[in-house]
Amino acid sequence: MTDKKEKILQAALELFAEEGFRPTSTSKIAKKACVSEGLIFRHFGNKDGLLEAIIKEGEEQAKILFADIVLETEPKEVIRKFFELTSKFVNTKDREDFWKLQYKIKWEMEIYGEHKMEPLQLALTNAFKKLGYEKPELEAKLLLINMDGLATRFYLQKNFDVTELVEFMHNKYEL
Amino acid sequence: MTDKKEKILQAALELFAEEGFRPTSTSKIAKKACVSEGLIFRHFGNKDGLLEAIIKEGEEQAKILFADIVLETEPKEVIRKFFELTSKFVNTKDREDFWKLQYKIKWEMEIYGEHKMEPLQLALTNAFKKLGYEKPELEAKLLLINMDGLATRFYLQKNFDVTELVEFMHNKYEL
DNA sequence: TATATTTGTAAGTGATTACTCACTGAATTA
DNA sequence: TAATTCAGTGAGTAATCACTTACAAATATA
Repeated sequence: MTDKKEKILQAALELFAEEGFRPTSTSKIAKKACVSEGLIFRHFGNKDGLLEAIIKEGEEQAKILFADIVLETEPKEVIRKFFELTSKFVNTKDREDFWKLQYKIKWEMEIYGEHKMEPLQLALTNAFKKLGYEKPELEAKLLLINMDGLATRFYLQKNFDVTELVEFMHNKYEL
Repeated sequence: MTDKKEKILQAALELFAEEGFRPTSTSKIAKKACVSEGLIFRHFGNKDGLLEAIIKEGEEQAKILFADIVLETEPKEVIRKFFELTSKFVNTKDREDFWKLQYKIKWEMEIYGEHKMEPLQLALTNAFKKLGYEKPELEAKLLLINMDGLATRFYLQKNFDVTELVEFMHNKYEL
């Protein structure tokens, strides 16, 4: 991975997250990355290839984030860690851009990519089962849906307080 | 409102909801509506004007949908009607397109338009207060966030069963 | 009926789009 | 050292973008 290739990825991530995929032109990316426009196509073939590369890179990060939850065996800890993750959308500008991009892409391309969330959902289902909940699978689904809702607000509504609501949600489960 | 003007609005609504605002070209809209491209600009000034007109028209519909909930005084009925509304996203192709467009636009333009939901949130807060909930405002916020999450799934995930989850959520409130 | 306004069109406009191509200069390999 | 690959550029390409303009037909008004 050369220096300029990395700069392209970084610039594209930021621009895609800000303005969306299709509205971001390759010339703008090149300008931001301080490279010639042609280099983008040399490295990634076409604009779609660039997007793919970004998503692939970010998925590695996601797997690492999820691993901590999925490998946890104590059910209450699984749920606690899930809420911890939810409020960690925010952590670094880089990660924030990536997750924002994920949702932007979802709405722009209309694909949900549910398989990515499957291990997380299974871990939650299992945790709720262990805790004796009546409908553990639906409980897990509901939590993931909550996360989608929180993300919607966090990224789109100014001055939205995530922590307040995550805490409130967390307290609803007597742990 | 002439016949052709209405056809433009209808075609634009469908295309914007399908492909998003910026990616939908005015020429494509004209083709779908079977009018000349120039007519779009005659009636709506520019592309933004067309979007505004669509949103304005849809907001009238939304107000009517919300009114039934906001005017309800029985707290349990308020919550029941809210869940009823949530599962009614789906009703007609027209309405579905409009709500889908709302979310698409939100993500594309990055504005949440929270004021539109304010009367709904107030009605829910009031209902939870009457029912003796400890934190009625947060309860109301959570419900609205749930709705955002449900919408995300409903519009983006194939074969997603809304009713199942709405029912499950509804049952969590002992009404 | 004569005039003015509205509704509509076809053929443009310059700017921007994703992408290509011919070409360097540097590094790697034989 | 000679040949080949790799990273990078800058000036192109046709197509498409939102939008304009000049003009005709229909409609409303006097």
